[in-house]
Amino acid sequence: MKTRTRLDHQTRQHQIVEAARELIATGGVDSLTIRGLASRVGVTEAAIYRHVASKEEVILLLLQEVQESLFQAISRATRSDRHALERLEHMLQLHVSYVELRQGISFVVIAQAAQFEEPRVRSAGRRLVEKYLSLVSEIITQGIERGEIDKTVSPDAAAMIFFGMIQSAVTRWLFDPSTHPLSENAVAMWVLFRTSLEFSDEDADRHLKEEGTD
Amino acid sequence: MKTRTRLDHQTRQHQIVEAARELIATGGVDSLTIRGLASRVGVTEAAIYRHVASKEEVILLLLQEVQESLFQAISRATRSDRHALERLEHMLQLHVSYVELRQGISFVVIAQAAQFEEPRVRSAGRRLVEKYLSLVSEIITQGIERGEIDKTVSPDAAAMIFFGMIQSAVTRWLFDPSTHPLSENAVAMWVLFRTSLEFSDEDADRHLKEEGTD
DNA sequence: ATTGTATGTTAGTAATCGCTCACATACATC
DNA sequence: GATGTATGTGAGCGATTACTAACATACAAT
Repeated sequence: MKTRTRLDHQTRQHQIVEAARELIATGGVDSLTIRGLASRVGVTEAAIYRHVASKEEVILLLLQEVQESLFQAISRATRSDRHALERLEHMLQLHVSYVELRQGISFVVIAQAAQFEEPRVRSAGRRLVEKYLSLVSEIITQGIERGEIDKTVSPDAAAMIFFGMIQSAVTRWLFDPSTHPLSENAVAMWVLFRTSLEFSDEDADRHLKEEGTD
Repeated sequence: MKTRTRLDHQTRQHQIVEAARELIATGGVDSLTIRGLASRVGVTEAAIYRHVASKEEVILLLLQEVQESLFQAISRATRSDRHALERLEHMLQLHVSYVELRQGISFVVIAQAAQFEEPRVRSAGRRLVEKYLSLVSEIITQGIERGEIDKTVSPDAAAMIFFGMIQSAVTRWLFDPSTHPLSENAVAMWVLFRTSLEFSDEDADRHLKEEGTD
């Protein structure tokens, strides 16, 4: 069956990308080599090239996989119709869980893509970051429209702070996971940051009353 | 003169570290090679090893140099006795200028050190991050003591958000410097973040009155 | 003048890198 | 059974890596 062989090809390719992820997670980007991939998949180096054109393609596929899996992981938080602040908090939790599960691969891959000269790798990394920022920014914009977030908040700036919170937490966590638990640090930052999104007290009172009359 | 030759040695070593910085700045960490260093300094590869024991030492020296120059750059903001929020804002500006001047080398080097397995490189990177966070945290703690910052703020969490703001801005800037100017994004984030450090309105009023009576 | 040290060179090492080629094998289709 | 395609192997390519040994030279101290 052609379909089966085609599927096998995709499976092998997925195995390779998975192996790439594991290699980077355990030994950093420098340990991503064709030899290492072959050894992990259980074939020879030449066989790797049956499913992948070059090492660059492996990196591009990995970036794509990271993007898909990350947005898959946080999608539960975004598509709810709850309060914007709850959605953001949920999103942060899901993102933190994702980072722990995947051992910070997203951070490492993005940092690496940023210093690549190859334009396709660069723009793949750029698109990943921009897409993430747009998602957060959109939630905040919606929150403002619904009167759940202070309207003086710049959605773009808030999204960048949100993204930066994760970068900051992951950086520390990568250096010393035991003393810098991801979720605890993330929660502590969120508790602080959300105060800059909320209404000041008088506005909040006014908003509560408005809600009550609706 | 022994002193002169010793000085020359240090000068050469400094040239090498400078060359390492430039290599990474233009081509990413992968373009940091002994060949590249030799070519940039204007000597042969073997001569590099007269002033440096290994490539690892180059990285360690670079980390050290980044730490020294960064703290040198932001020191003007820290040792002033102005309002804590002003000091933080000034520090952010100085840090941003530093990143622009050094082409984001600190971000790249830290991200790279985080995925090294070599313990000395790892801990050098870790110490750099922790020292920076302590500095910010201390300013905030002082600000709380002086009644300039809301006492419910967690200094550690605030420091991490501060650090994350820079990481976030630099990440975007590395991908596309023209469309994501560092200082503009940093200022936009700061305007938002500082609201979570400030007193709520009533407290601020109360504090102002207290200040007046002092 | 001699000696020692710092600093450079040329030439090379073994290891690893990404990648390719000629060839084998399994298997679906005809 | 013949054919074509997908997928594998072994061997090896040229390039690059970090690093070293043997040797040269400049120069300060004695």
